Amino acid sequence: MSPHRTRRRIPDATVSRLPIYLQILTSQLEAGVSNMSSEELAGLAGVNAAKVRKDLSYLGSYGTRGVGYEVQYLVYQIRHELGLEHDWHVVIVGAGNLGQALAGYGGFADRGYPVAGIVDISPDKVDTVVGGVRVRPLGDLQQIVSSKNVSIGVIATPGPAAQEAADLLVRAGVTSILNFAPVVLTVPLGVTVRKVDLAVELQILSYHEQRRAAAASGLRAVSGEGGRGASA
Amino acid sequence: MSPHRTRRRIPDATVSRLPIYLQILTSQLEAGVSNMSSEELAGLAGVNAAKVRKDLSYLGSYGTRGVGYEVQYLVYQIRHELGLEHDWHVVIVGAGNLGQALAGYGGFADRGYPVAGIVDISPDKVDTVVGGVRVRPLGDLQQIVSSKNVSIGVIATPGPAAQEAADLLVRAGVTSILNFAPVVLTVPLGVTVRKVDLAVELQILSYHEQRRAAAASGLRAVSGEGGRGASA
DNA sequence: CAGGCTTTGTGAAATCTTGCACGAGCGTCC
DNA sequence: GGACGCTCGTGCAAGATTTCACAAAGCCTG
Repeated sequence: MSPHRTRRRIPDATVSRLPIYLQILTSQLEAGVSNMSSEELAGLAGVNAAKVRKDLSYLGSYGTRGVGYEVQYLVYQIRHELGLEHDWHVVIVGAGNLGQALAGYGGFADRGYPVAGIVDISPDKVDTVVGGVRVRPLGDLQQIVSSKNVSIGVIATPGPAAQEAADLLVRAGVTSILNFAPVVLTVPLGVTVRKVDLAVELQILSYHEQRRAAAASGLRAVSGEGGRGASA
Repeated sequence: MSPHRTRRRIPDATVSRLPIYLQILTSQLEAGVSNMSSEELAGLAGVNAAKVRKDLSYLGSYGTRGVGYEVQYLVYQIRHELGLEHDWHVVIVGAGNLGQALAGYGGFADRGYPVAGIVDISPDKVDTVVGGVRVRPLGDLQQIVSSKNVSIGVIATPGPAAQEAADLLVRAGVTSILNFAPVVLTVPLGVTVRKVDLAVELQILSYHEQRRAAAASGLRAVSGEGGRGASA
């Protein structure tokens, strides 16, 4: 049995906040902060302090009453929980504008997600080099996944090609997919998909803008904010 | 008074799904489909049919019992509700790897968000051209925002510069921000911020991977999936 | 070592979201 | 024109998430 067996199931909402806490804690650690209260952490994360405490309590009781949390230890615990103790290689499908940016974007490798490979269907793209990685033909996908033990795939193809890309990734053995294409993917049970769609994000913003505009013209403004704005 | 006054307040969860429905409906429309039931739409969106109906009911009663929804009209209504009847110019702050990719990524303008300008603090970047747009100095921000009536700003700076970028955007009059930097922004009330953080997405995926691995080694697998996988 | 101050951890209430179940409306076919 | 079949719209219950509120616990001071 592994040392810390995954405890109770952590709620999805909490899982999606842990990376935020981790990022804040890490930067505070670098700034020399060794201890933080739930209140401080909450302030920086833009959430309620009780929520922070409850979230952290799912990891176990790692705080000290009257004092707060030891930043370093908390970082360790969150990293452990998120499975960040080792790197996760990712493979990118699609070497267009977006794929190239992702491969070239240092943020991937820096944060523990080195690019194991990038593949593209077009012969024009194959063998060009982006972000220090050579683009390889689609057929190499299986081999990349197997040899580097890749479990995360990133889809950066145009929409129409995305489902096919997903099928290939799944067949190659990938069990988590980050999808940038503006389509909803169908995958077998047991495969996790997360979708990032820039247009969706912008549309949500314009909804709020539109609403503000409507409110300004006659209707009294509803001051409570739907988005995630933190007050100054 | 505008023709269709914004009705009741639409729940956040629904707002975040409307763009998905819109995308599906649009593509179905192009494929020649003129009518859809909530069941069909739900299937393509990977959600429950009742949820689709409830979501759509916030827009008003635009379905026909026994028949379904007229795709074209629904597209119109959703676009209206999201404020997509006119383009929203966006301004990008930061012309690094990510900023360039965003500017070059056709997906912006295509979907109704033309890039009004891109600014960068570094003189090296200024006057280079990315995605058909010339990079301009930070000082031009105010003028870009005013002249094109921009209300959405995109932050594509490194983390440490993001808060400053946000302050500048707010001061220039922007009221919605899409933040790609891995930091939590502090903005005045009334400004909406959405954050897109690739590392966060990947970390959520690795949490699931890590959990799968833990489950595989001894514990019986919990087959219910935390992510957003749709069954095949 | 007792008292006071601080901050955690967590029940319980409040709120938001989802899913079910079913009445009501619409079109179609005798 | 009535019966039938389909699908919407929605009240309501179940579930998830957030927030409150407070007892338990640790540290510090005198």
